[in-house]
Amino acid sequence: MDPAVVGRRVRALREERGISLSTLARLAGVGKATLSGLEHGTRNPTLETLWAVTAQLGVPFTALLAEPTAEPTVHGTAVTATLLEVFTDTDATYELYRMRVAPGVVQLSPAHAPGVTEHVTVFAGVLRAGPADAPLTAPAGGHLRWVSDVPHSYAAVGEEEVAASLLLRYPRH
Amino acid sequence: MDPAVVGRRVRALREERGISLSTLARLAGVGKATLSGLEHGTRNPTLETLWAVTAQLGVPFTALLAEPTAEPTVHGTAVTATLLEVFTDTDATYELYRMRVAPGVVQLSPAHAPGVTEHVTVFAGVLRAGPADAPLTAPAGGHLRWVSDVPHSYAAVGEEEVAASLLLRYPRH
DNA sequence: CGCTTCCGTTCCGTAAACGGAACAGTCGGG
DNA sequence: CCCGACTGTTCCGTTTACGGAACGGAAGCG
Repeated sequence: MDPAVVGRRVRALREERGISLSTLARLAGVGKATLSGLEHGTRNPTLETLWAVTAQLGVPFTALLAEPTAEPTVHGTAVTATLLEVFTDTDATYELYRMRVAPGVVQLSPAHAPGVTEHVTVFAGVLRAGPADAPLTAPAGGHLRWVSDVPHSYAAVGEEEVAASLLLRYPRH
Repeated sequence: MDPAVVGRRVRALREERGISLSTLARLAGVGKATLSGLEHGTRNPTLETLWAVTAQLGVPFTALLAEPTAEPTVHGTAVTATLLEVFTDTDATYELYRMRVAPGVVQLSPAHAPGVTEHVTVFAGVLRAGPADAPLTAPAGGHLRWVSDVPHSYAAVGEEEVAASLLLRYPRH
């Protein structure tokens, strides 16, 4: 993650709107020096600065972050998972991932904290996953669910890469 | 956007993973004072700091920030759905939504094209949904699936708002 | 040509974010 | 008990991001 990438993004967004550095700085309530340095990537902006600028540009924070950065949490050799959303309610915290499982490799994951459950909906391919000693199998459209406080495994069945959504549920303790 | 919100999220994500402040600080290469202040919302972290921490937690920045308003969202009488992702493979096109269903109202949706299926994973609340003449029910953690080429309905059971993920599968014709 | 009014960059004193060290509190063993 | 290893917070000197002011350049106009 390069601050220069963020800077280029800000400058592009500003120029799309046809407003000058000076006016954006004034509207966002930051110094021109700050904005200049931000766009050049020569500063390391604070959350407050970034928020002031993005709010004025009318874009979500994510617009500043290059795609590759938003990219995968690599669990390991077979599985790549991208976090789509974190969701908290009174009982638990949920993390929704989009998951891909490459064929030909079995991946083992260590146990999570007690009470954590995983829910998988398979989009494409055939997935074998679950507790390492008793994995379950689901074809495209299928759904798997297990308690993940024991070591567990993921594997694609056959030659096709598996695409799925993975929901991790962390109970509030 | 409140820095305290970001702080609480970081702390929640860290505790979900069961690692201490000290070790996360060491792994992320930031000072313990920095991380402590960040989690308390008493500091105004720099991009560099945020990136070091989120990278170590394995989450994109998105996870730290309140819902950006730029995503396509569909509102109905009871259902609010946000499109998270669209992807296509050889057999079908998929749309993944995050869905909220307000209590007290039943929402009817017209039939989709033949062969379209819906897959719902419930995060919170109890959902009754499916073909209008034979809806299915699922509690938090449950999963529903139906062929949606007939009119279908969505409703929250009880007083609690339902949160769920909705996968629409459109077969290639 | 001056003069004005913008543009974006650079300079600079101040405020604050940074990491290291010192701190009190807690847990588990000998 | 005492000890060591750990937790998270606070203190503090150094580094640096901050905004205001000064700067050089480029137009537009008389």
